[in-house]
Amino acid sequence: MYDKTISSAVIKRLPRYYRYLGELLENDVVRISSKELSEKMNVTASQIRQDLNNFGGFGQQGYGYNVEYLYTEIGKILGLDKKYNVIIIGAGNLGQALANYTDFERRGFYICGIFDVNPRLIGISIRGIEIRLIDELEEFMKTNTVNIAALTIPKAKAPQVAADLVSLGIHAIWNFAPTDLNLPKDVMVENVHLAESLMRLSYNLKAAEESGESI
Amino acid sequence: MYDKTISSAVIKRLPRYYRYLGELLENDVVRISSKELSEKMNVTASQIRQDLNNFGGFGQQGYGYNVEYLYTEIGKILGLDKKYNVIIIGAGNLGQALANYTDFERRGFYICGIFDVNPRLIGISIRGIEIRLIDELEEFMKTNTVNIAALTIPKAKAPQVAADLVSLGIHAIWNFAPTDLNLPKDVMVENVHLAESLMRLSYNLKAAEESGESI
DNA sequence: TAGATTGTTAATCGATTAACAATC
DNA sequence: TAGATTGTTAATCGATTAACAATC
Repeated sequence: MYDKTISSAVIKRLPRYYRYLGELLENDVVRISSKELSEKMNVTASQIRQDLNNFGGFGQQGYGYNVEYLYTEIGKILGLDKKYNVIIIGAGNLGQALANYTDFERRGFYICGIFDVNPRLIGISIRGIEIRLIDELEEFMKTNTVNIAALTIPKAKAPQVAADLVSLGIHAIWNFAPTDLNLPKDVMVENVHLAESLMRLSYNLKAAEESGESI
Repeated sequence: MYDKTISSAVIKRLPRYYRYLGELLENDVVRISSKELSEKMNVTASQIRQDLNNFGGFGQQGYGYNVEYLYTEIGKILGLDKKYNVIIIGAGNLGQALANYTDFERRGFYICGIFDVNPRLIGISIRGIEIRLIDELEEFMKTNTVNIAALTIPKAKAPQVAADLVSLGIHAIWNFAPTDLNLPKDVMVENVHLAESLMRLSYNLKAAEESGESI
């Protein structure tokens, strides 16, 4: 099947469409036009139509979009019609917080393993999932299907652990370590760099204060 | 002082420059050219020079950039030469994980308060910071300087709590709740939408699998 | 000085917005 | 049918890359 590559600008917006449509669905809204949605979301109607038409024609002239249908279709585009087994590497505060976050399951992401180097954490269970020693990872990967690995370990260890995961067959890494991972191009990496996010906030806070002063 | 507005594309890249320069500094690298840096970071040298020149000329022809100087200057641009007092609203797993994350202090972000609605959490201390009942927030805000509020509460409560924070004088919100906050434009909001990040990963995983099949 | 590399202008590329014919 | 709204092409805008004169 031929897929023209979709720009990452479009991909970044898809989950937000999905969220708004989910809320409309909860509120029993049956149909919505690109114009109405654009007003709710603070984007242009043109952009919504352009974005959607990268994937097909989901609307109907004169009517708009059926909310439930569009929600389902965007879900499929995002791969949310599948189940994913997720392991968490690093059972520190953040790793445990992710493991405790039940909302991911609603979207099809199931935590099936948590690993750490610290022997003291071994045996502790989070929502029924026992923390295992990292040494058991290889054996675990052989006997379980794992689709995604969340990396919540210190920066210094991240590149090596990521490379190990790839050699064990992982193709998707959700990286919380504050470093870039250079992996083969068939391995997808999604970064969550909290420190960088906080720096953008402080930049904007500072910039807003300065522009406020000058006027 | 007149500041032309810097595009958000540039702002997004600044923390990454800062990170790479910090690493160079740790490795005692004294100078670097835009070309060398571009190779390390996988961006064009042109983009680096364009980005930096939004803020001033930090380099020297024929020499390149002094690593320590550029690191410091980007830090200033990002507002990292200041100290920020941060409160965390929501002492669940994620809120506690943020409170435990000591690395933020290194950049000047100090957690000074943690609040929750759950009375059972009251009195628990995280790194010496006691969790307080949300009812105490107003009084706390009157007697303390707070620059940033991290919002780690459920989606349903986020808009109201955010509005309350703004009325108490907060101008910067680090929003982890999976919802958009519509606040006055002098209030800066930086979103961290983990579920959306995970959806982008599953999109890319799926897209990579499909393109792999077709070839 | 000669070589290197910046700062900056110009060219290109891609993404967003506008417009409108198609059509439900 | 008439009105509404899509899907899609064309126009605009902004961001990225290339080129090069300035200069250390």
